[in-house]
Amino acid sequence: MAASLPPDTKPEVDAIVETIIYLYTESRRLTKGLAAQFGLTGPQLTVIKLLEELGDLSLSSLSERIRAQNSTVTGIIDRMEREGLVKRERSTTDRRVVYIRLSEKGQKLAREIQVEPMEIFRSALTDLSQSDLEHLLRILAKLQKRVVSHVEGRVSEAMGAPRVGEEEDKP
Amino acid sequence: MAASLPPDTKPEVDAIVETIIYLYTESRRLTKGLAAQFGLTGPQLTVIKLLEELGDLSLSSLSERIRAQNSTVTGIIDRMEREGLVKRERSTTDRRVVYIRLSEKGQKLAREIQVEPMEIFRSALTDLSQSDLEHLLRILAKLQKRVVSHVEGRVSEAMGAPRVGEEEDKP
DNA sequence: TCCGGATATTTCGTACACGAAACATCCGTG
DNA sequence: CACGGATGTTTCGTGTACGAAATATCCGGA
Repeated sequence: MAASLPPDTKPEVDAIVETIIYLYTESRRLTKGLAAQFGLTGPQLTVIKLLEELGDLSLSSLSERIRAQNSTVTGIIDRMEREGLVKRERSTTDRRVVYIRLSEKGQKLAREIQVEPMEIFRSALTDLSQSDLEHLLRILAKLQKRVVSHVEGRVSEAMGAPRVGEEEDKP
Repeated sequence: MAASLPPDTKPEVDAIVETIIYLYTESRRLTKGLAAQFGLTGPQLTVIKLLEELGDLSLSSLSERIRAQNSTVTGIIDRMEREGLVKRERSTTDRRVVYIRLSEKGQKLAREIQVEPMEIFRSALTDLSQSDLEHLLRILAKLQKRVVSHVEGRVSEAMGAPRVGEEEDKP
């Protein structure tokens, strides 16, 4: 069972967790609001800008990009297709894969919306000093590494296949 | 309309956004996995630990705590009540409010689960050096302040009530 | 006291979001 | 060629998540 972590948490830790949650949820909220001005939802805006930038994508690569399950993206594309924003095109070389392509309407909308998803987040970040940026990235990377190794530990444990030599991150 | 941000984004910015998204989604995923071991969902686990810590809460204060809309929490509580984890109790002093109370079963479960939500996140954070912690918090706070003022600007703009002296964030 | 605005909760409709199972297709090996 | 495992997509069931409207109750004046 997961070790019980005594609640002697440093105040900074709570504040940091709070802040990260705030930043993340606020970015999503803002993207959503922006999208709504064009009759879109948040994920739909993300998909449109992604397709505009990268061209046609298979459903799986789309799900990878937006970090969602295939089944989730199927639904998003269903609704976008219903609205005439995208079209599904079966690949001729591999008839399992489906390419998602912007329709005329979708392309027009994409050009109209001059904003990246997570834009506010990004623009706030670019205002930081270079040294702050680098410092922030360094610390976050350290944090991520810790979480990743924690996760991998859990996974292998759950699978009964303890892997060795997986790079421990000792400070 | 939102200013069009040219895509000359610094590489650090992308990496930071990526990392924060990773940390947030991973924490949620882990909470969810942990909850599943006890037949709960992520939000349900959060609610149970919250009620254990704070005692009975009205539905609104519960929604504030977990940063969700009342209508969302209504659904969560509906399902938890169906499972016999919590009970609804109408307040006698103000008959509009409903208090949510852990049942016997809910209390037992809460004691059984020795982990805070977002625990992995927190434990990774507590491993950072104190100076890293402080630095991280300082930078994130700066970031949050920028986003907050941006949001407030948007809101007043949308409401046709342009407020002045609200700190414009021009680079 | 009576009423209109404020506050607390629920209902309703829509859109994610996920995992498991179904389904179709591909591909390597015998 | 056949077939069994791998891969890509969809279907299905459940659980958030939100905003707008409905409902119930409270409260401060006229």
